[in-house]
Amino acid sequence: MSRGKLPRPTDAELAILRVLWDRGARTVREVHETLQDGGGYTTVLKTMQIMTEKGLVTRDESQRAHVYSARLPRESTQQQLVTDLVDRVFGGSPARLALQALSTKKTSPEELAELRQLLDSLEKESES
Amino acid sequence: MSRGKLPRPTDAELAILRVLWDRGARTVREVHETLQDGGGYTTVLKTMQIMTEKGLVTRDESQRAHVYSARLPRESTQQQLVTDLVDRVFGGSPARLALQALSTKKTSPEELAELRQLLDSLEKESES
DNA sequence: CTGGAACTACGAAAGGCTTCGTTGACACCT
DNA sequence: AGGTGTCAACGAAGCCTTTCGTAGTTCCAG
Repeated sequence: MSRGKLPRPTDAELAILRVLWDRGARTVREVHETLQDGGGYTTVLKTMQIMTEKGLVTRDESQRAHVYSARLPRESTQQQLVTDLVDRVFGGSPARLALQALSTKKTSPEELAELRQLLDSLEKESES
Repeated sequence: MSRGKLPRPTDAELAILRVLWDRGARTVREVHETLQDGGGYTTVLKTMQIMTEKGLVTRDESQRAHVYSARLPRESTQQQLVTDLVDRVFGGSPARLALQALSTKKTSPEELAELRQLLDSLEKESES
């Protein structure tokens, strides 16, 4: 069951994954304390147990307080969710999603530059 | 209940909305026939009734076969979902999402040009 | 008028998510 | 040894989503 594709994380699961990504491996108590709105301790615990079953996280049980880690790096999950959204709502066109995303809020000059760079390399590719 | 923010559509609801956006106002039967994998007729009907309660769609009951329309245009819902994803997984940065989206699949030269144009106008704005 | 087709409405079942109370284990302190 | 605090495990409840069977209505053809 550790093989195969991981399910799309739910909202509560995503909140926990964010903590794990931001701070690295953590115990339930630490995650619970970081999440101000994550519900009670046992709620977080239960969710993390389910996430373990699903393979979304792994845990080290060698200590009394089990230490959990995200199984996939943040980028993989972002990729999964983006692909998902593109397929479900943007007719399979990542560019449409990108356009929609950018036309919303303001973006820093640094990010704009980064995007331009990516755009350049993509255009270069398509020329080849 | 028609006021206030609409809930994020579920996957099944999104499939139905796509039909309504693509083809315009439709009866349950028409939606059901368009969706090859949408389950039985009553499944689609039930879902659309729930969507009506939620305000995701409106219906015209003047005919025997009620005619349903998406309440919000496609773009609004795309916007909602993009904002949602940006907040939940991209730390509030639309540009990060855009980068992730573009680095995945290939994008047509036309779309690249469109993106470049948007980028230009965004940079012009930030200069002002 | 009667039967069947096309509909809507209703309700229930199954599964998933979220929440939490309770229990039991373990460790530490006194 | 007894008490306290920390922890995992379990189970159940409540809610939502998805699915579908059934019942009732309306319309039309014969």
